[in-house]
Amino acid sequence: MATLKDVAKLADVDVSTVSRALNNTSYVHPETKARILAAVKELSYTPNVLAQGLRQGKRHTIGVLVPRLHMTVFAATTQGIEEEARKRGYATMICNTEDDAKIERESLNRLRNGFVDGIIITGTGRNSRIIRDIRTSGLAVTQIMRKQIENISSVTVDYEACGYEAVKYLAGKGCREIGLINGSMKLSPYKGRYDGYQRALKELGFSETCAVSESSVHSLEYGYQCAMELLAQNPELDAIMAATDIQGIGAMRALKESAVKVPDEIRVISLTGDIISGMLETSMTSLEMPAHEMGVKAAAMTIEEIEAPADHKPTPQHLVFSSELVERESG
Amino acid sequence: MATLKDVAKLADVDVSTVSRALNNTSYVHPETKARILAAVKELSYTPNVLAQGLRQGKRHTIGVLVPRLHMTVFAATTQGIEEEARKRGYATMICNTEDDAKIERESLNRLRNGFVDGIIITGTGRNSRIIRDIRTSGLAVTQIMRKQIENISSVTVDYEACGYEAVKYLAGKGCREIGLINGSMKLSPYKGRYDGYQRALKELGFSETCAVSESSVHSLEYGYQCAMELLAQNPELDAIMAATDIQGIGAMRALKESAVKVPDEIRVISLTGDIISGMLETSMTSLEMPAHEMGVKAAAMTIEEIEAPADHKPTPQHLVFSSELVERESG
DNA sequence: CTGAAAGCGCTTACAG
DNA sequence: CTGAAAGCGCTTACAG
Repeated sequence: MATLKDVAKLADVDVSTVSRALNNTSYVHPETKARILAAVKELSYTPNVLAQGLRQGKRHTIGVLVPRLHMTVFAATTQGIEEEARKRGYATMICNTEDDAKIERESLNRLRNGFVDGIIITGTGRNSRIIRDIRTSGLAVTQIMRKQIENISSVTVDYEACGYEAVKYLAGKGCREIGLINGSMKLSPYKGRYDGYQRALKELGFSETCAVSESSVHSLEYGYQCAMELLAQNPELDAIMAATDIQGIGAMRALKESAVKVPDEIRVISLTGDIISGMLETSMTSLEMPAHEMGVKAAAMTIEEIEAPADHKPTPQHLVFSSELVERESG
Repeated sequence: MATLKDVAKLADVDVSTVSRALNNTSYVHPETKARILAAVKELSYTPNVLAQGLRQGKRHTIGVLVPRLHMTVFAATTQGIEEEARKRGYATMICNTEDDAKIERESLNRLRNGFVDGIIITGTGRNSRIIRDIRTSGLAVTQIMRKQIENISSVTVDYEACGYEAVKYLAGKGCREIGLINGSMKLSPYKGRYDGYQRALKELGFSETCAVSESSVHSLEYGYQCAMELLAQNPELDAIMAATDIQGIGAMRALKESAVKVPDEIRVISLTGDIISGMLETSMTSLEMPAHEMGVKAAAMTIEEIEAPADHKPTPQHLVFSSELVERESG
C-alpha cells in the first residue's frame, strides 16, 4: 500500500506538500500539484484513514447500535441513517446488540475509543451510565426509537398516542374486547403503547387483555404465541393490537390456524407499520411510522452535533414523530 | 479521554510498561501491575483503537457490503456475520450499496485503507478490478451469495439446483405452465436459478414464462408487478416461482387481488426461503437457504484468512450450500 | 509556495 | 523486570 511518503518521493517534494495538495489546504504551485497527482495515480495512493483519524481526532464515522436487523423496523431506520450519513461523507458502523446489555456494553466500549465520532442507539436501557460518559467525553449521541436518557437527543414516535388511537379506532369499529401484544414494559415504546392502550380502555370502560411470550420479542413466534394466549385468555376477544408488524403477521397466522376470520371475527392492527403490511394476503391496518425518515433525521442530528464547534454544541433535541393510521383489510 | 501517558504518569511508570501490563505481553511485577490497573480504573482508561490499529496494522474489524438490509435475506446473513465476528473479537462495519456500483466503489475505497482487515461482499459485479486489487494488497475478501470473481473465496448456494428442483417439484404436483419471477441475469443467483429453471423445463418439454419489472428487485412491488405480468402473459399459468420471499409475498398479494386461489389454481414457491415463509397467512413453500449459517461461515473464513500468517494464506475456498425444499400451503 | 519538525496514541525491538 | 526510543501514516503550525 503506497503511503504519503512514497508519493512525496516520487513527486520529489515533501510529504507536507503532498498533504496540502491533496487536501486543498493551501495553495500549491500547479506544476507541483500536477506532479503530485500523477504520482498519486501511478501508485494508486489512497490515504490511510486510520492515520488521518488519529491525527485529526475525527473519523467521519458514526456507530449505530440496534437490537436486531432481521425483519425489524431497524432495518429501515438503519438504511435511512446510512443514506444520510453517506450523503454527508460519513460511514456507518452497525452493531447488533440482540437487546443484550452485555453485548451492548462491549460494542459501546469498542466504539467509544477512536472508532467513531458519534453514536446512534436503540438501547437496552441498561448501559445509561456508559452512554452518558461517552456523551460527556465529547462524542455525539442520539437515541432512536427508544428514549431512555433525558438529556441526550432522541428521535422517537409518540407511542402513547399510537396505543390510544388504535384502541379508539377499533372501538369505532365496534370492538370491545381488545387484546394487546406488546414487549418489555421497561422499554419506552412498549410502555408508551401500553399506557395509551390503557388510557383509552379506561375512557371507554373496557377491560384489558395483554399477552407476553417467552420468545424473542422481535420474532414471528412471539406474535403467534401471544395471539394464542389472548385467544385462550378471552373467548370474547374481537381485536388484537400488535406492537410490531412481525408480531401482527405471527398473530394473523395463529388466527388462521384457529379458524378465526380476520377482520370479521377479530380485527388485527399493527402499531409499527412497515411497508410489508400493505402487501400481505390480508393487508394489515397499521399505524405507520416513518422509520426511514427517522433514521435520516437521527443521522442529520448526530452529524450536526459532531460538526458543531466545541463551544457551540447544540442542546439536546427531542424529535417526536407521529404515526399515521392506515386502514387496510385486517382491521 | 485518558491516554496511556496519563495512566503511566499516575502509576509512575513508563508508557511501555503500561502497554505491556495491559496486553500481557511480557511479565510485569505484580505490584507494578496492580498500580497500573488501579490507575486505569481511576482514569477509566480505554485504549484508542485507532492508534493500536495504526501501530499494529490490524483493526480487528471486517467490512460487510450488502445490497440492502430491509426485508432481504442479507439481514439474516449479516446477523450471522456479526455474531461470528463478535465471538472472535472482531467488529463489523456494514455498508449498504443499494446494488449501485458507484456507492459500492466509494465504500470499497473507504474500507480498503485502514478501516478493516477484511471484507465480506455481496457485490454488484461491477467493481471486480478494485476488489481484486484489495485482495492483492493483503486484505481478506470473501464473496457471499454472489460469486463473481473466480479466485476469491465465496459462500453461496447452488442456485441452479434450486431452480431445477423447484420446477421438478411443481411438475410433480401437476403444474405445466410455470412462471418465474427473477432478477438481473448479470447476477449469479438469478442467472443460476434461471438456468436450473430452463434445464428442468427442457427436460419436461415445458415452455418458459418469465417476468421482470422496473421496481427494485428487492421489493414487494417487484413481486406484485411481475406476478401481474405473468398472469397477463400466460392465462394458463398454474405456478409461480419467485426468486425471493419478498417477491413471493408480493406475488401472493397480486394473486389474491386477481381472485386467483393459491394453491388450487396457482401454486407459489419461493427460492430464497426465509423464516417468514412459514408464518404467512398462506404459508409459503420454499427452498430454504441457511442464510444465517452462511454468514457465520463467511465470517469464519474471512477471519481465518486475516489471521493466517502472511506466508501461509489459505487458498480461496468456495463453499456451496444447498437449499432444502420445505413444503407448505402455497405450493 | 514549500520544507522541517512535532505530535496524534499506541507497540515493540533494544538495552540494561 | 522496566525504560528510552523509534515509528505506524498522517496533518499542521512555524519558518522562510
